[in-house]
Amino acid sequence: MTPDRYHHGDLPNALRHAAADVITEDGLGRFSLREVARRAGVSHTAPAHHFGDVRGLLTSLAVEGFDHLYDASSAAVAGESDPAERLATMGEAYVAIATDHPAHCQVMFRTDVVDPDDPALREAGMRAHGVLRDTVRDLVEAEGLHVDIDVAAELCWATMQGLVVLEPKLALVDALHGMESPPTRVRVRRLTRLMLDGIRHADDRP
Amino acid sequence: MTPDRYHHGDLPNALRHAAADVITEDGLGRFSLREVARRAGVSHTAPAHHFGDVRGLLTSLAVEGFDHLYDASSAAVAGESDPAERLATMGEAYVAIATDHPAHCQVMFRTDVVDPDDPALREAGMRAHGVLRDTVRDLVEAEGLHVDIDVAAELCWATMQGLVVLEPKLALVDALHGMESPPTRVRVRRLTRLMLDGIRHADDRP
DNA sequence: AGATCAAACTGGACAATGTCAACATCGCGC
DNA sequence: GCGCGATGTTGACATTGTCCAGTTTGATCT
Repeated sequence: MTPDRYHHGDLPNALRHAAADVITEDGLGRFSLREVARRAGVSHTAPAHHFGDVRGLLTSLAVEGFDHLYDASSAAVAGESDPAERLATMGEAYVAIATDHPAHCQVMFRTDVVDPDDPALREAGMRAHGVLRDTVRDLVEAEGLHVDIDVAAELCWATMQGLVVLEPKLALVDALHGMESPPTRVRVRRLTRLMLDGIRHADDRP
Repeated sequence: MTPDRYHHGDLPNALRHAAADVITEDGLGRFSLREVARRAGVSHTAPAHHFGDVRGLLTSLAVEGFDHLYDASSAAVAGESDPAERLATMGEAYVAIATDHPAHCQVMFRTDVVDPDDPALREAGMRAHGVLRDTVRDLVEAEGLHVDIDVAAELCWATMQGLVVLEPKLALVDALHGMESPPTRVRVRRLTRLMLDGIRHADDRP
């Protein structure tokens, strides 16, 4: 890519990309702004001109992550017509995002390394959440259920997010129980099924 | 507590305590080993003699967190006889732990700042998980359900963990929708109800 | 076209951090 | 008593994030 010019051309993107690589390889704990700059081939102060400080860069990365999530969710929904199946595919997409873009996902839900008041971040998050909410609403209306849409969406989101966070622990538990861990896709399917059963039977309680 | 002696007496605990304070106040992103040592009133290299490096200290904190979780879960279970109610109370305890000991919880599930192979950490984690698994098993047996116990436990754990992680985002979503956020306890109850419905109706599928 | 000027980037400085090595002090067992 | 390991300290070093003053670049205006 157009080597050693003084002006990089698209440094912000290059920096985000490098940052994601660093986080993926070394973890957020060992994250270093200078290392990012080094990988992008610029001086150690160049990032400041685009993102202010390290928090700015990570916030920008989080925004990109929510955009990815929005795109993946939308695509998943578009590919299915049955509302329940839509929800399941969205769940798979959610977890796929987490494994395909681990760095973004680590940042997206870490309020301490990000500026939670950033307007772009808020907006990107809301857009992504909107897809989930709409899908849940479609399901509830199509099947005539009597659940609060927001509560049901909360369940879906929390479960998938929990699955993402707990994956390593779950694998460990399986290992120590002498069982081999199923692929993540299977976990998603199993949990989605249970969740759906819960959402569907929420109205007929004792 | 017994001021300025050369030997502190119980420095490991003091360091863990200070570390938890630092994380709670400044977040894991701004965590500093030297600041911890400063608060404990010892030199900046004292922690190394007990924990090796910063990762060792945080790992120790994670172990303590899982012990707290085990204690709280056990207490919650002991106070209830109905299996379903046990599960609900455990959920509340789980989230309460997260709000009462935020620093511990941040560390417990961050594989990058902790040594995941630490035997003490593994064992503490398994002990805590055992309480959940037992409770779910009791429920399944008492009500004669046909769910895989591990899958059901996975759902419970993932949902509660997701709730903990997403709390800030959920509050934000509520705010931007013009609704006021319910207390966390209410969230826990709502989700537990839905989960329970799912677990109970898992067998009768189309 | 040539001058101008803000945006993009560099390099050096500074305080703060994690870890290492060498040294000091306590207290327990012989 | 007295040694010796566990516990703490001081000093050093490379690395980090951010500030500041300068350089280079390319677009805009006349």
